[in-house]
Amino acid sequence: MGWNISDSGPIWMQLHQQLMQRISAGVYPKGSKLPTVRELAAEAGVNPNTMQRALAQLEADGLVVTNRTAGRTVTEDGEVLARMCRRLARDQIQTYFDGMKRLGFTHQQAVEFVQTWKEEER
Amino acid sequence: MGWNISDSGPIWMQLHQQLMQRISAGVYPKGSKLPTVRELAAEAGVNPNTMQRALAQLEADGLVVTNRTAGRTVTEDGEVLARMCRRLARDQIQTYFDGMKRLGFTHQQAVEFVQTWKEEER
DNA sequence: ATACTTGTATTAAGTTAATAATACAAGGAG
DNA sequence: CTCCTTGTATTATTAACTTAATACAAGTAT
Repeated sequence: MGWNISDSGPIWMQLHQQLMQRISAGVYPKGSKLPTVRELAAEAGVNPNTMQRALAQLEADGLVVTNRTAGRTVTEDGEVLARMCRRLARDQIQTYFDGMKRLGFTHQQAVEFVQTWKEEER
Repeated sequence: MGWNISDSGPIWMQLHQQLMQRISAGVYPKGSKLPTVRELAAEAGVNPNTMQRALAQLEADGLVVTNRTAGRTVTEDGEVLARMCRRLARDQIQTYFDGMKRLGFTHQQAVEFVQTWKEEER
């Protein structure tokens, strides 16, 4: 899964979000070393400053730790990781229900749509 | 349901999206008259120019028709309305599944989360 | 010790979006 | 006809974000 940058909002926030998703999905496992700022920036096609900002936020969240010259690693704190993971999932679900409600659908209808959804249907 | 403006992306796009949601939800029914640009702008707390841009897009979509001096009305074309409504719902569902997949969940898990979700759980 | 890697900070410039303040166009109401 | 409402267009200014180009700080390896 590559980087997905759109013009919807500050790029550093999108990067921050996608970094969390990668950690949640196990792309960067607990305790593992992250690529360097410059590598990540090149990979995502953004300025190092922008990636840095995203990483600084990740650190503020307590999700990664910075070892001055040895790069960054994902936290060893499983509880913090689990909490983030739950929060992201909860946000997805809540966003879905809110969105459907805005379109005039009931909670029940929203559930049914998901149940009957065929993958790869476009 | 009030206006929900965030710093995530161009405001006029957010307004455009939310206007579609309102039409879908029946806040502005088929053939009904919309508030004036200036009213909508005041209501949403944005500049009239910004609201105008959102409405111009709505018209380009064929969802509203403009009567030069008599304001704007929602289209009478039920087919166009239904198509938009379906598209918005499809986008919601697709976005949900994509998001959960990014977090490392399977399709099946995503379905189960929705089924067991309790409303008002925060 | 010296060079290299890595994170961090700074400053300037360029781009885009939003706002503000008007002005114009066109139809309806009195 | 004249005024009012409504949509539309223009121009300038402001603010935010991103990029660019460096420079610095602090460990590690040779």
